[in-house]
Amino acid sequence: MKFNEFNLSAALLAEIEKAGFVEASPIQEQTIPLALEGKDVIGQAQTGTGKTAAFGLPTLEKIDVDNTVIQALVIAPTRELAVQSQEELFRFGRSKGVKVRSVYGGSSIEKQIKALKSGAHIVVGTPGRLLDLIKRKALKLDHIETLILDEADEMLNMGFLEDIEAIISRVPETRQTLLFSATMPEAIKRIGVQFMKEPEHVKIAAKELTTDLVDQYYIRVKEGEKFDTMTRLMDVEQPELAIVFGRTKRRVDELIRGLKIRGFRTEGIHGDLDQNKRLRVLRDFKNGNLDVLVATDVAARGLDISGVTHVYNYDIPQDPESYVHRIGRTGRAGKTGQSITFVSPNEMGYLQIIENLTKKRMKGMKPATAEEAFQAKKQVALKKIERDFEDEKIRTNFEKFGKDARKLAAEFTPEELAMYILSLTVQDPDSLPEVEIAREKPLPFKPSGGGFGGKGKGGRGNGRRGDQRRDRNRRDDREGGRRDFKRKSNKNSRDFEGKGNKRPHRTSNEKKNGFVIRNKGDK
DNA sequence: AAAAAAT
Repeated sequence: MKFNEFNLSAALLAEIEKAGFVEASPIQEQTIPLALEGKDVIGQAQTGTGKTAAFGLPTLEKIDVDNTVIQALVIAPTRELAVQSQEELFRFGRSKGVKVRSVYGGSSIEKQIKALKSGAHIVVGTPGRLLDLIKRKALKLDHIETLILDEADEMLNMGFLEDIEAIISRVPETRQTLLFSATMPEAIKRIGVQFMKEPEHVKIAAKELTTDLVDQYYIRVKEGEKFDTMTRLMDVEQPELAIVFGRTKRRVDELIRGLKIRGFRTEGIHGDLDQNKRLRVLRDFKNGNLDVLVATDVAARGLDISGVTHVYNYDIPQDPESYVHRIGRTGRAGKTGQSITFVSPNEMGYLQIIENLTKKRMKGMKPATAEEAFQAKKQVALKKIERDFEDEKIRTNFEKFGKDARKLAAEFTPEELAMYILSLTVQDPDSLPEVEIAREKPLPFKPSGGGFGGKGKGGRGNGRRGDQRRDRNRRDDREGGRRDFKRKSNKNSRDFEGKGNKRPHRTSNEKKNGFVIRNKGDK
């Protein structure tokens, strides 16, 4: 079904078209007509299926812009999600002139109060700040006609039930209520019974929790080797946009530091960072000013960042649900993605638990060697330099290195210049700066039970399947994971995890990079 | 045992 087949006004359709939306997603197709009729709807669908538009468009349709009172309220679990929904609602409602404000903790409440006073039709907020504003009488809910609970299961997990009940009790009962949730635990059903009127339950068959658009891999690696393993892989795969998930806030800080040392453009998001920083980082990541976003599970759910090609689970998520959400940050909007989960030997039971939930096997991936990573980086640098030559940017690059560009350009051929720059920009694996990542407490041992494999039969952690695993780790399993820089010969293919992959020691810079810089006259 | 969310 197409968007223009819905009974939506021209102003909204214009913005939908501008955004390039044509075909409605299943959840949109089912929810929008019901919501437009004024029915209460419980929408159950996995993230990334277009839930915001599903509740947003009917809500925007109903707004009377000439009446500057708050007519719709959206409650969201995290601050970033609140901002994201606000932006999307604003975008679609722009031509119509709908004012959408977001309110959340961690940033100036006065500013938010001022913004509300300057007029709002729709308010999107996180529970704590909404309640705060209500208590201060800065948020009037008595003209609310549509109430939306986004990611309801997540809000309940976070212990927001009481807050949500308190907020709902301030909203007129004549309202329409829309509730969205990826799962339908009892507590959510109770909310449906308690706070909604004969809700229509729209369930998008979540046969699969994860999409086949995401290639799921795991790498078995010792804790102490995780960081190098990951950065090597990143060097080899050259992700356009990657998210690295860590288990704790401290861990995220460590990873940011380490990745910066290794030359990645990276920043992070977690709950201890101030909110402006969090939003700035997210914006920079969306704009492409950062290549790698490091985050705790605060960023696991719902964030819609287009173009994320890789999700690295530096730490295996302890909550299997969280795995599903994390890897859902890629493989969005029809694009493919890849996820790599690093698993230490004593965590293999968790891998099993996750696979039991997703009903999918992760493919084993062989770690890249330092040499492969180095070669890959070299290729990339070379390409960049070739491009720079074409763009005549090479001169500026030289100046950055404090060289007399004109003089050098006169002395060297373009190819030689490229190689020279290469030796300055690509670091030999032997000379990579050491990075120490502080150890985290190991995850609590998860016993088998409740139908989960744990370390029991079928688990991959018990070593019985070692030979099979080795097979699975062979190159065929890695298709798509690597680009053109696959090793050329097979003779070392069993070297991973073992000795024998040490590069021979080299001394001079030129030799290290496999290039020798010569003057034009030489031969 | 961790993270998120009001100050």
